[in-house]
Amino acid sequence: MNEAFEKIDMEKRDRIINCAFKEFSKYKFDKASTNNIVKDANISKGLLFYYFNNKEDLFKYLSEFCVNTILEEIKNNIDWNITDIFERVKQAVFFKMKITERYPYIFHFGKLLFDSESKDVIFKNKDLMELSSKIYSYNIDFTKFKEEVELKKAINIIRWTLEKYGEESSNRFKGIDKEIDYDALLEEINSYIEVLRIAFYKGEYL
Amino acid sequence: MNEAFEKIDMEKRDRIINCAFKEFSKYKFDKASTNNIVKDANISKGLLFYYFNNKEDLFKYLSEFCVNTILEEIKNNIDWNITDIFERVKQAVFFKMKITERYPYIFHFGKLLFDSESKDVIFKNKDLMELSSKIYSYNIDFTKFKEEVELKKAINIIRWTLEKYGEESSNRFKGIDKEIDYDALLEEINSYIEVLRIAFYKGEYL
DNA sequence: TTAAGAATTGACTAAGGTGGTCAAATGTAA
DNA sequence: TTACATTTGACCACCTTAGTCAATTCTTAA
Repeated sequence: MNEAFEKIDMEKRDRIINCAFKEFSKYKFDKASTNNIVKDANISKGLLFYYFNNKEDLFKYLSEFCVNTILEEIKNNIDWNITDIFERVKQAVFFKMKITERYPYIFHFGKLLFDSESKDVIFKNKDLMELSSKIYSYNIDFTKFKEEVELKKAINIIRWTLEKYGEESSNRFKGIDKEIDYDALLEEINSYIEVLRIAFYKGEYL
Repeated sequence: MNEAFEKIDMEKRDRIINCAFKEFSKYKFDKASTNNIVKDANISKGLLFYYFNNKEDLFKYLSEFCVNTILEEIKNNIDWNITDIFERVKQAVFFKMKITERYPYIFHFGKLLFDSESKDVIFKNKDLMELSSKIYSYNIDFTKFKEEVELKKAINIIRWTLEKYGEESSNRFKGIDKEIDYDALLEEINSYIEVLRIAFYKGEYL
């Protein structure tokens, strides 16, 4: 990556990053088209290859950018003293949403990294997996859970619910360019979290 | 579609269908390659276009095949007299698994249809959506649910849990050609269902 | 054994898309 | 005016694509 790319104005830089995220998450590496990216981002072909040596260089930059952006925003802003898992995930969801507002396709791209089979990508992605596991375990008070339910399974269900809610909302807004009401989404997610709380916590913690 | 295709031996027919399901669900319509399909299915280019007029014809055949196969297997085999939602979904999962054994990528392809924006595809897919909604509502006794939880949300969580479990297992086995132990999977799914039962049912129904 | 027809092959094509280059043009700042 | 950084888009060699078709092999029945 040419360091010139880091110096251009933010709007343009984000636009390029977002278009690239979009194209790669839609078509994976091989079938993603740099032609589409430059058309979508409204820059010339030459400029993209002035910023990045080649397609792979661009992809690697995006990979690092994706992981670092998510890691920094979440790791540094979450209150790790919170011991209630539902308050914890509420926070995580909130920060994810903030990231999504600025980089709408960053988590799609992250999922691509996640599912990828390429060795060097997997390595980078270990950090994201660690973060995810830390969110659901670090400093969490598990004694609040009903004893009859298997903890690991309950936690998976919580994680899956949030992931699927995210995916389905994201699908719902696909194609429509009406801007997304993130506050309303957040409120609905929180109400799902309340359902999960009732589902999994002992009576005295409700 | 050339009717000759319906007459060839089942093994070959299923092989072609499965390779096509795989390619299309991986790359969507535009970027899917008929060259890859014939290579993977071990047939000649000419033969594929002897069976199907063109790529679109193949895709449409697959769409109908996908919808019909799922509909027939599930609609006709589920015991619609069952009123317990968890017994209902256990059955649905079982039949889905039976379909997956024979057509490993059929639900990936179905998801592609689901997420597609093309009008004529959406039409066909209405049937699948209706089935899904019927599974989770027809003849179901909702009085067993805790009154504090919002029914619609609880049902979404159940559905999402099963879907995500499916996706994650399917990812786990991707690349590995060791044959899948469907009985073990089914057992684990059932244990997730038991967790959900504890989570959402009133005490007297456990 | 033969003949007719069905099934199957794979080399071939024209069209279009690919990642990447580069000389020229433009912008910027001193 | 100069020097340098940015930006453009026409251009290229290469590759893949969907689809064709004459030739071959297989099947069946007389």
